[in-house]
Amino acid sequence: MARKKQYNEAEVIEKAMRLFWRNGYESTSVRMLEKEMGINQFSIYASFKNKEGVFLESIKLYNTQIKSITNTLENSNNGVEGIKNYFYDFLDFSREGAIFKGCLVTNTVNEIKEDSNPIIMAALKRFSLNIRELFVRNLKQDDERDVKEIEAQADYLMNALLGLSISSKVFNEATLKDIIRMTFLHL
Amino acid sequence: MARKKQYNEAEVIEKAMRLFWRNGYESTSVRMLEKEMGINQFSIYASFKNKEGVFLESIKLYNTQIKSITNTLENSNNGVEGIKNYFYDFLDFSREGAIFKGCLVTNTVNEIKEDSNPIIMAALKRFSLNIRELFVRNLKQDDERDVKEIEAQADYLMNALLGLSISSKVFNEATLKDIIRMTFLHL
DNA sequence: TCTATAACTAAGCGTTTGCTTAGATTTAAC
DNA sequence: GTTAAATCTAAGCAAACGCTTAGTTATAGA
Repeated sequence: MARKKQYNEAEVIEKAMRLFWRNGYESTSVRMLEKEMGINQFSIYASFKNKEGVFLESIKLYNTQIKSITNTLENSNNGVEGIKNYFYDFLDFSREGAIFKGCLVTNTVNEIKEDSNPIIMAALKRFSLNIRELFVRNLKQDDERDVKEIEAQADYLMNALLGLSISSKVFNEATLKDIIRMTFLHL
Repeated sequence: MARKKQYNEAEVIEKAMRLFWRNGYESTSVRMLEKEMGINQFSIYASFKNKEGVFLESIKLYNTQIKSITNTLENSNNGVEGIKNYFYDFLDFSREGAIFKGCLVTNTVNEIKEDSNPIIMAALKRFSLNIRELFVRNLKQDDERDVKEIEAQADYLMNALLGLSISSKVFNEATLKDIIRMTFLHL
C-alpha cells in the first residue's frame, strides 16, 4: 500500500544516543542529528516527534545498555564489593576508545535547567534515584555495617559517582582507578 | 571632552557573574545579560569586547571572591583539617539563599566543549589545577602521612569536590554536610 | 496497471543567537 | 556657545536554531 522505511529506528537511535553522549543535549543540533543518524529531518520528526523525543528514546536505549552492568550490581550479594565493581564497570562502560565520555545522564543533568525542560529532568532524576537504591540494597548486605550510616554512605557514593563523571573527562585512566580505590578505602 | 559612562564596570560584572553562575555560559544570552547588567548591548561590547570577554571578567571576579576561602586554606597549617574546612566554606560560598549554585568553574567545565572554546577551557583548567595544588600542599603538612599517597589523595579530593558541585544542586544541606564528613573519614 | 498511501527530498518558516551600526545625546575643553 | 569625542538608544545584520510543509518517489493492494 505504501513505501517502506529505509532505516531502522533502533539503529538510528543508537547513533543519536552516541552523539548526545559525546555532545550533550542542547549543543547537539537537529542538523547534527540528521547527519549522524543518516536520515532527513522529516524522518526524525516523523519517527520521534521532536528533538526531545529523540533524546528520551536515547535515554531508554542508554538504560538498556547500562543494564548489563546494573544487572551485575543487582545480582551481586557481596555488599560494598559489588558497588566497587560497579564503579570499575561504569568506567569501562563510559569509555570510547581512549577517551571517557562520562555518564549520559549526569552530563545532561548538568546541562539542563530544571524549569526549562521538566520532562527530561524527571527522566534523569528517576535514573539517578534508581542507582542510589541499588547502592542502599547492596550496603544492607554487609551485616556488620551500621544501618544508621547506610543512607549517608549511599549519598557519599553517589557524590563520588557524579564526580567520576566529570573527572573522567579530566583525569587519565590510572588516576580514575586510583580515585575509585580511595573512595572505597573506609567502606 | 566626552560623555561619562553611566555605569560602573565592576558593578555590572558582578551582576553578570551571578547570572552565569546560576545559568551557565551557553544558556545565558546577551539579551539576558543586558537586562541583568542594566546596560545596553552596545555598552557590553564596548566595555568587554564580546560575550566571552564578559565571561572571562566574571571568572576573574569569581576568583577574587573565592580568594576569601582559598586564602584561609592557603594560610592554614593543620593539614587535612584545613582542606575539610575548605569544603564546608565552599558550600557556604556557593549558597544563594536556600539554593546551592555549585561552582561557577565546574558548572562551566561541564557545559563547554574543549575544542569549541579553548580560551575559556584553558582559564577553567588553570583554576582547577590551582586548587588541587593547595590540597597537595596541605596534605604534606601532616608528617605521619604516606607521601606516595598524597597525589592520589589530592585527586580523590578533587573528585569529591567536583561531585559536590553537582550534588549541591540535587541534595539538601544536611546531606551535603554528611557527604563531606564521609569524604574525610579515612584521611 | 492503476491508485491510494506512506516515506522521501529539499526548501523555507518564525525565532533566537551573538554582534554591528546609524543616529541621537551628553559632556568637557576651547 | 561652539565643537569634538565618547556614550547612549534602538534598529537590524547574518547565521543557527527547532520544526513544518509542499512536492516527488516508491510500494502494496485492487
